[in-house]
Amino acid sequence: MANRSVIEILINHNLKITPQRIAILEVILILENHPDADRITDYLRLSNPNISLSTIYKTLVTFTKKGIIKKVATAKESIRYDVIPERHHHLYCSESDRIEDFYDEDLNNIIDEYLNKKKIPNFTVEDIKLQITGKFTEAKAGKKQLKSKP
Amino acid sequence: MANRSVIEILINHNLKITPQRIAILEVILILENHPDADRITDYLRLSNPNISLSTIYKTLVTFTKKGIIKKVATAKESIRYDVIPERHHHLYCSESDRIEDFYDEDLNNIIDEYLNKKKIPNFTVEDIKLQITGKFTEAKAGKKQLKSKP
DNA sequence: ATTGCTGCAAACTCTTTGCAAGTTC
DNA sequence: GAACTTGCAAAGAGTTTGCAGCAAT
Repeated sequence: MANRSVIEILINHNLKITPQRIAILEVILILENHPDADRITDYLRLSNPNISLSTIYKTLVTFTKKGIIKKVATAKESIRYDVIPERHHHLYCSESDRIEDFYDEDLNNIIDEYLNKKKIPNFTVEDIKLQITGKFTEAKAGKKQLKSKP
Repeated sequence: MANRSVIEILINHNLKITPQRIAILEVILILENHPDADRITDYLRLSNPNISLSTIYKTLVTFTKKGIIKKVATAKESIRYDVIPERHHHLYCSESDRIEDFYDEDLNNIIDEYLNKKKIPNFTVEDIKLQITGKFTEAKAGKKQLKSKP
């Protein structure tokens, strides 16, 4: 996972290629454990001592707006960032016995983040599936999918 | 869940009873959605306009140290607090077909927190179960069950 | 050449701390 | 009365912004 073409990513998101952006994105890809701005800065400055803190913050904002990275939750520390994954799991409805795919990258990130940080003793995690039980509140018999409101 | 005796909680944790602590703890119990210090302050000042911000922060620190409340994760906002719950769900092992109870209040908090904040469209959540698939790395044939409980 | 990026400094937000005055047991 | 708690003001950490100069297309 570590080295897809960083430049390609930048190009695909219509961002100008600058040494700072390349360096920052590389570091985020290398530091897989959801680094915060501080960790990114430290690592970055090993190879790139003159980069500015505000450039790093601005770049993180830019990457976030472009959808390259995403803020993820953290209990005690500062806001962290991670490369956006492409994954999904399932949503289960008990009333109608219906199962729907449930895409929620934020939730994935939060759970991953958590389980990366706090390992389960004597257990190697291979996959994680969240089963959310509840009731659909939309029209259920028809084909039509109305946006029903809260 | 809203009004167990706040004073009793304070006494049980060897804290002196002050109007500020009572008010703060009541507000945390009322605001179930993991309020942050800011939200606590706003709500608090409706009834208690003169309470100091630093008192609120100090009190939150005190409550956290005493185990009355706990910091929970948040994606974009500041640190939030919640009353510590007593709940669990299940851990599933696919290799041995073994299922174990999996206690993890932090994880509960994180998922609750998330789903409280971002509702699922047209769906009312009733229960949430996390199924973690993987392999046990402990001795596998034995009867022994390690408790991964705090 | 144009548009966008970097970096400095300063501002802002959230949280923590020192200390004097006040409160609880 | 002793010990703890409150609240002010000020400091700290993390993040954001304005702007002038610079770099990428």
